[in-house]
Amino acid sequence: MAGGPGADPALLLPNSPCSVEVTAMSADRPAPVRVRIAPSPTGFMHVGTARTAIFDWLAARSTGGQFVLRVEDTDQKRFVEGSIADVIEGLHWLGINPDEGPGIGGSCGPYLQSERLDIYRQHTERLLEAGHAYRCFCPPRPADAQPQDAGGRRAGYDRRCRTLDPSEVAGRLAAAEPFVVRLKMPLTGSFVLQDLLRGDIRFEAAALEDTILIKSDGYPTYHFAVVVDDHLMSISHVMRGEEWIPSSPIQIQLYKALGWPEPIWVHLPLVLNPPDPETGAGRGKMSKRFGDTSLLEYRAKGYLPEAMFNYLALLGWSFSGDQDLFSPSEAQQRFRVEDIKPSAAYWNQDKLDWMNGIYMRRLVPEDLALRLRPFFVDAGIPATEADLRRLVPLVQERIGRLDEAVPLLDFFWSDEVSPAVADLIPRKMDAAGTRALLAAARDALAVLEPWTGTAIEDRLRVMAESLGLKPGQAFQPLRVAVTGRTVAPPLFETLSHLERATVLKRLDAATRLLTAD
RNA sequence: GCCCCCAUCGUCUAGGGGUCCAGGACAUCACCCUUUCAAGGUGCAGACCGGGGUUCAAAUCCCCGUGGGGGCACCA
Repeated sequence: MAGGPGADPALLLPNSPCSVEVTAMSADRPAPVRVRIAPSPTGFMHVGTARTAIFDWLAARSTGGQFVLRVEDTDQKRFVEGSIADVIEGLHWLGINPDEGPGIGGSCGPYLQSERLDIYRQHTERLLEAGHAYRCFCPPRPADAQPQDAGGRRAGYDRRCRTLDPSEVAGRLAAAEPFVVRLKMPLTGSFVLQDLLRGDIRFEAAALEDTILIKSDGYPTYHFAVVVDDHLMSISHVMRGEEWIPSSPIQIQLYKALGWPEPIWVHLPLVLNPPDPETGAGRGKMSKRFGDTSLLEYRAKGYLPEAMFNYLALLGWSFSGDQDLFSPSEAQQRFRVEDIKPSAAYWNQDKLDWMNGIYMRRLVPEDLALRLRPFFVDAGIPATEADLRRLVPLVQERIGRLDEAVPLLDFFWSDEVSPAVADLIPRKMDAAGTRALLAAARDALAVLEPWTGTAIEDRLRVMAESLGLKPGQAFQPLRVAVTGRTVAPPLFETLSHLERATVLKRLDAATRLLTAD
């Protein structure tokens, strides 16, 4: 952090939000929305997080607001190296770069919560002094050892330290006893969460616990850090998954205790695993068990960021009644936070695949070639950009993902192919007949000029007719002989992109295979 | 167990009291095209969870039920 002592305004004025420049786009547009995506660095970026980020970005961009990245790294034990980079890269891949964040800068930093410990400490002091929070010396209750009553119900913390005598607290503090700081929740009354998408949600205070604000290691819990930071960072809309609804009263109480205005709450619908195809039953939040959940895993599997953005944006929002395909800038034009649907959505892999295919077919061949190359390199195939540019037309409309081009084209770089004899011989034909066909094709192609797709087609069709063979019968053996596969790009163009010598060589090899039989 | 959220075709959704015997998209199925595989074209089928209200009128508003989901840690 640059600057001399006291240079950080957030430290000087820990109670005031940082000043951000906010300019409405125009009078008839909604006020600028300032949002943050707040992932915890405990693994790879989840597609659900990506979807939230897209909504954030759309909300900010459509109103002239800002999109902030803040890393919630308050659990030292769960920190996973590389996960922050994964998030930043994921956002970049989708084309939704944050305006502020770690490594990006901004006037409301630091953007790593682990670097904001002093700030949390100061606000903890305020709460303690005002009697809104208290120190608790009770031993921790691990998640797997929750006390339960006879009915199997969980018993919450009994608040025994809430009424500790000040002198006792001083004594135990002096004895260096470990402690946590807990929030004093009201014992009666109720809370109302005003959610932009769901209306008012009421909670009875009696059912709520005195949540921990500061852990015994001195780090804040999510509930505390999120409130402090959202306020100090001038976040206008807290957009997050609906799994946070039940714990919202804690944060509402915190806003009250700290004397701060609440942000606008927006609880987004969850992304769910696809339902069981047999029973139709739901299977919970999107998880690794039923498909990839890591955003960048989709990149690795050959999905296009354009498709991913489009698909994800459609999970809980719709562009219009009759249009599913749109660009990020088109989405910006129409996006309104309050149009997000509150109900959870099942992941629809088929639709993503379809959409990816659409976006791939829309690319200009040069662009597709560019994107294809890494997949060939990864497969150990020395395909050049020029190679791919030439071959792309053969595969562009028959692949759904970038990686699918590799098995469709790899024979172009093979010395020889190894077809299966059974694949070589078409239905209603025998080995002898197939040999005759291969020989006829060889003779025809050996002297053909020019070596072009249409010339090859014309010649081979004449050949097929003279042998009395249907196209399917005549061409499939040639395809298998030359490509080694039963599924391949269209035959004539494929042949024209191979050296004539290579074609003849492979026809000969196939003939030998049939003879040896 | 307690608390909370949600509810239109299998899925994503449009629709916000009459214009809806509910529109679009994916998937499915059929047909067309066709040298394999695709892509493309055409078409069929397919939904307002149930029950009560409110209203002249309800997919749209209210209540209950049911179903699905989420939460109940010194994790976020």
